[in-house]
Amino acid sequence: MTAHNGRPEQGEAASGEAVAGEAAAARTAPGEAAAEGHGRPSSGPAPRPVPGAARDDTVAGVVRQWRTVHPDLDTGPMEIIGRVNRCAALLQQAEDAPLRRAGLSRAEFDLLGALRRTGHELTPSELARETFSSGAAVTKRLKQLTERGLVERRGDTRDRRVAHVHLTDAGRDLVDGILPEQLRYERTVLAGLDSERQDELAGLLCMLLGRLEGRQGLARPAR
Amino acid sequence: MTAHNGRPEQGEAASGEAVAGEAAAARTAPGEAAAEGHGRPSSGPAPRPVPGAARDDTVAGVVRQWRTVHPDLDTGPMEIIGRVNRCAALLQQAEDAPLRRAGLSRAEFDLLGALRRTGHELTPSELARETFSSGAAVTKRLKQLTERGLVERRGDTRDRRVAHVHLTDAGRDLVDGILPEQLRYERTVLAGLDSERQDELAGLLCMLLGRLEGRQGLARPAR
DNA sequence: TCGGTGTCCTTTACTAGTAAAACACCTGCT
DNA sequence: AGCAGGTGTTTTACTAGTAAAGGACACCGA
Repeated sequence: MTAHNGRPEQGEAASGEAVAGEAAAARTAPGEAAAEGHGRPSSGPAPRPVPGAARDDTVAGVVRQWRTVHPDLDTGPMEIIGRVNRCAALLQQAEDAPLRRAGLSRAEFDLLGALRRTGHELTPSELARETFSSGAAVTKRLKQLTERGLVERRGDTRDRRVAHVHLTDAGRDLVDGILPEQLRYERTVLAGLDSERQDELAGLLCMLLGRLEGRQGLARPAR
Repeated sequence: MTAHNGRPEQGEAASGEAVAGEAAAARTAPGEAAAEGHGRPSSGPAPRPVPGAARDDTVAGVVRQWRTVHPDLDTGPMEIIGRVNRCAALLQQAEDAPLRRAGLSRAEFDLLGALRRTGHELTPSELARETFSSGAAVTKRLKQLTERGLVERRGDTRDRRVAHVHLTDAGRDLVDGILPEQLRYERTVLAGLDSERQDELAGLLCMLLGRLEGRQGLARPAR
């Protein structure tokens, strides 16, 4: 809402991620830059994503720092998890720009998108599931989106606890209008990787995500 | 802070991500599950991360839905960006568990971690940079961490606007105590991928992150 | 030396999310 | 029928972040 100019804006990243601790924070901020001196040269054009060589990113710097302090620890996981988190943070920050131009937050777009792609009405709890957010959050968003005329709700005739939400024509048009723009932008972002590598990356992420989503298996960490 | 029981808690993901719109939200929530019917079987054990084949994750389902509704759009970017976001959300949710056991939020740990890995004092603004958060957020966190005796501050003698923050012994011990546990947990999470694939993934993410961090280059989306 | 300008940090006002309690309603059991 | 218990949704109270304004201070140039 504030920085809808799309520019990363230097140090005010909305949500950091991070390698600071090395895990990853999708919502807050990590700390991973300042690896070398402390604080990048700032003027240097930053290593180019030379197709082929994996260049030096902020995560690499952070990992280096940790290795110096704790040479005995295997910092391997940071290289993946830190990067996933950092990528997510930057993507979010940058990606939201096209949405904001349309006056939507990502969360709102996700909700509308869920309705659009399923093609049918959804109840608030289904939306919460689809959208990976709490029911309370869905309630709030629905309120706003309804006021803006993008969705409508009707009560279930059988079970009066239940509501059914559907897109209005305006809502559908909005989603359909934004989506191609979003995809176009995303292609730009991914352009640093050739299409073969993109497939590779998608496949690997799919495996990782599969593991993460396999509810059990990760629930209880080290413990 | 609230759910320090570590259990992912089903549908109350802290920050969703997502493929709903397809971009990715590190802070809110997306919508990508419910691809097939709508809403996963819920009882089904969810596809196992069979080592080798890229299984079917929630993102794949969402992408399928979009392709059905908009067969003309190239949904390729979603396969990567959606997964990055979703992974970040799940990692965060799960990973925070070990931290919470220690009574820290990720943001707090990131801050402490930045101090620990750089090995020297940092000013609040340096911490903000390291941590990818706003100065105001750092101020708040420092206040809390100081009260808890994990960090201390001293004023700069030359420039009285500046403060220097350093870890107390307790702070350092806390970080050093948590870090190995975090890494151990992360290795568990990544165990689904053999080490060769992990290297591959780290390399690809590094390229992507490089592109994202190369400030210019992505600033102006499609536009 | 003194004012303008910029920097560092904090404060203020506000937003968007969560967890848990509260509601309203269904459903199955007795 | 009537109630116990469960489910779908909303409400409440609160948290943690942001942006922007504010205060203190340094530094430069006249």
